[in-house]
Order: sequence, then structure tokens, then C-alpha cells
Amino acid sequence: MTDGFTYRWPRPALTVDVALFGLQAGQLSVLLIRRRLPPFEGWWALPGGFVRLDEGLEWAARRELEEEAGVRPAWIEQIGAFGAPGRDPRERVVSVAWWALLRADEHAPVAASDASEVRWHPVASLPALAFDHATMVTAALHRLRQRAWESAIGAELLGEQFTLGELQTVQESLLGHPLDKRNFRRRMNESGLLVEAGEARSEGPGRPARLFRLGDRMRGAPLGSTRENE
Amino acid sequence: MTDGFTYRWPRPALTVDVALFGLQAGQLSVLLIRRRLPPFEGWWALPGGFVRLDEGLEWAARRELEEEAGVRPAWIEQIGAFGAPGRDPRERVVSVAWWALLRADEHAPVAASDASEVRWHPVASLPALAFDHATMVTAALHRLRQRAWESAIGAELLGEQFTLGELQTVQESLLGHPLDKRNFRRRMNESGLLVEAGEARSEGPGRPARLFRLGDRMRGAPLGSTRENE
DNA sequence: TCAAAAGTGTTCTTGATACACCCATGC
DNA sequence: GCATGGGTGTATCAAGAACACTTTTGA
Repeated sequence: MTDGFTYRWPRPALTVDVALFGLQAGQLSVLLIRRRLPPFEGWWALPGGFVRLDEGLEWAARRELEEEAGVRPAWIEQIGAFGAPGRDPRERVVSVAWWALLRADEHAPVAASDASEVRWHPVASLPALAFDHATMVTAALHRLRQRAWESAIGAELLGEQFTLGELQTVQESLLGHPLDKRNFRRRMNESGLLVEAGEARSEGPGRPARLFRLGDRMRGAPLGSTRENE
Repeated sequence: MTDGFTYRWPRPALTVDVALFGLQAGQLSVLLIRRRLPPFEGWWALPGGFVRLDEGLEWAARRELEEEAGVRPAWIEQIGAFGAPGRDPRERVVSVAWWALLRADEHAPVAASDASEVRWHPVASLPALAFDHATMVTAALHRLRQRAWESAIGAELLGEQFTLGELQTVQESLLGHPLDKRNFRRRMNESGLLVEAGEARSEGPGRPARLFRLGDRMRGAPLGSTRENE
């Protein structure tokens, strides 16, 4: 620390960036905005922007999501700070990266603010990204898969009630590989994360499936989330 | 993003703080400095300070360790960004926290810069800490134990060569609980992290122990370290 | 009656844990 | 010869992975 009071030297700028994941036609996708301004004008980038003086980091991330894409995920989790000098060609900018999940169909993203376009892009075929956002996406994806494995977080992408088949399909999309049906169902039953909800549902051909919803243990945040950081 | 060029609004200050762990008389300890200046004058705190415009986050953390305590750990790993408004009573300060390990005996820490005193404190009995540094220590400790479990990181606290008994003792100190000797040795052998090095060593009573050193797979950073951030 | 999805158990492998005795050396 | 730390093997348990058939419904 320096003078014991206010620090007046030039300081790095501070931003937040969010890797927001969702499913589009069963494909795990990230929400990207097309930048309307330099640097990287016209490039795809994660939604994000400068942190205001009076707002928490998580709030800043949520505000940017709302402003640039018009979406409000239920929770977000921090990935870490990215601050290599030169990651922003204008000046020194340190960015705190976050990730979140959203039902892609529920809130249609709307381009606004500094974004000329907003779109879901399958993670399997991302365009070149501005700044070091590709690195952030990789890190976020890693975390997403960890969480998906340990806590059936895919349920966040379904309605209030869902069948085990639906949940399995979503989890497979998140994890990027197929799961064994019997093992999956056993794990779900034994985990205690789900509770049976209402009647069996039958739509289309085939035997009607029982419905489940998330139990209280898994509301609002990924299980295992440390919440250590602001 | 905002104007496409330089951003001139008031911005949060950015600091780094480091939880540096070591062993003191077999006790897992954190290096703390006593603050010479307000706020929290006279309180114990993690070494840390403001990030300069042209330096990477990791560099800043290393520089502060050097300036305030005169120590240079081999590697450091990021924990995350802490940025709740109000965590610093002066003004808005966002801090990126790091952790590291150091042979406590090798480099005697030296008070300097803003620190009026520097000391190792056993994590089992920490004093009240300035800012939100207690939260950072908790998070760092969590990460340390994860890494210790998955990769015998305790070897960093020993010399170039060491015996399995020494390594086990150190790992137990880091993890905070005893390990089974036979299981520990089997895991080490099967892990491939260690290579046998030189002759058996005999000092004091008892059968001489074989010496090992870290294999190439575990040089310079904790295994499983993501290196995703700066 | 057939197409389609739901539902259900067992075996095997792997990694973690628990546990007790003999070995080589210095004093 | 004894105190001290080094060194070794086996049985148990839990979690994950592999694997195939019957049930219920709509069309």
C-alpha cells in the first residue's frame, strides 16, 4: 500500500467479461456480441465492459449482460482475473472473467449498447475472438464441465419440471459426451438433488416419463461453487 | 466497452495480495506483514499492493513479495479477484489474490516498504486480518490442500533431494492430517512424480533412507495448475 | 402390432482406506 | 542389544464404467 489514503497514480482499467452458455438445437453454445467499436471492431467477443466505481464485480458482470444482450442468468460464477499487459491494445486493462448458464430459448438476446449483433455460437466452431476471450472461453468451459459433472447443473436449462431423459440429454450436451442411461439414473437417484414432482408426462409416442424438479439443495447456484470471491 | 479508445472515467484501484505458505517448526504458516500505515494501521495483513500500469498481475504479486518481505517463491497461482465495494475503507479497491509455497527457513523474510514487521503465523491461530484477507487465506488454503492432495507439492518445501519419510511429514503438515505410510509410499511410487536420486542417506539413528527428487513432470508449478489466467 | 421412449440390476475395475511386522543402522 | 526410522503386502470398500432386456404408451 502506498500513502495510507487515496492512491493517485495511473491505474489499470478494470473490466468484466462473461462467458454465457446455453443450448441451441442441442449444441452447447456461447453468447457472443459483435463489437461495434474499435479495438477489434466487427470481431466477436464476450459481453463485458468496465466496472463502475460503486458496483461489485458480480453486479458489473450482470449489468453488462443485461445492457449488451438483454439477459439475466440466475447465477454467475467467477473464473479469475486476466491481466497480461497488451491483452487490450489501447491501454492496460485487467478483466475479471465469469461464466453462467441460460436457457437460450427463454430470453432472446437483443443487441444493444456497444454490440451491433448478438448471437449464440456453438462452442465446437467458434470464430476468432477479440482480446484473450478465447482463453476465457476455454477456462469457462472447463469449469462448466466440472460443475456439470458434479452437480447436474443442466437442470438449469430445463423448465421447472423435467424428465430424466431430458436431463440426461442436456447433461450430455454440456459435457460433450454421451452418458450411460442406467448409470446416470442411478446417480441422479442417489444424489438426492432431484425430487419427484407431479404426474408422469406423456407426449409423443412412448411410455410417459415421470417428472422431477430440483430439490432445495440445488437452487440458485452450482453445487460446489466456492463463493469465495465477491 | 465504451468509446473505442481510452477510457477516462474514474476507475477502481487494482491490487494484488499473496498468501504465502511455509512450514515453521512443522506448522503450516502464512507470511503476514504488520501494516505501517492506515487503513488497518498496526494490523496484520497479506503482503500485497497496487498493480503498476505496465506489469502483469503475476509480476505485481511477485514484486510485492520481494519488496515487502524479501522473498521469491518459485511459482505462484491465482485464486481469484475480490472486489466487494467497501472491502477497502478508503476507496474502491479490487484485489487479485494469489497463493504460493516457500521454504520458510531458506529465505528469512525481511520487513521493508510498508511493512513494519514480517512474520510467519501458524494458520491454526491467525490474528484478525486487515481488509478481507481472512477470506483470501481461507480460499488459498483450500486450493493449497487440493493441490497437495493431487500432486505432492510439499516437495517444494524440501531440498533438491529428500526421503519419502520427509516428504510424507511435509504433506501431512500441508494437508492438516496424518497419512498412512504404506498407502502414501504406494501412491508416490505409482504416480511417477518422483525419481530415485543418488545414494541412501543415513543421519541419526535408523536405517538409511533412499533419496528421491522431483521428476520433470512436477517442476516449477503445481500439477493441475490451469495457468488459465495471466 | 409396431415404433418409441421409459425403466431396471449385475459385474468388473479402479482407487482409497485400514492395518502389523521385519530391516538396517547408530549408539 | 536396543532404539529409531525405513521399508513392505493384503483385504475391504466405494464409485465409476460396461452392458441388454422388459414395460408402457400412441399411432
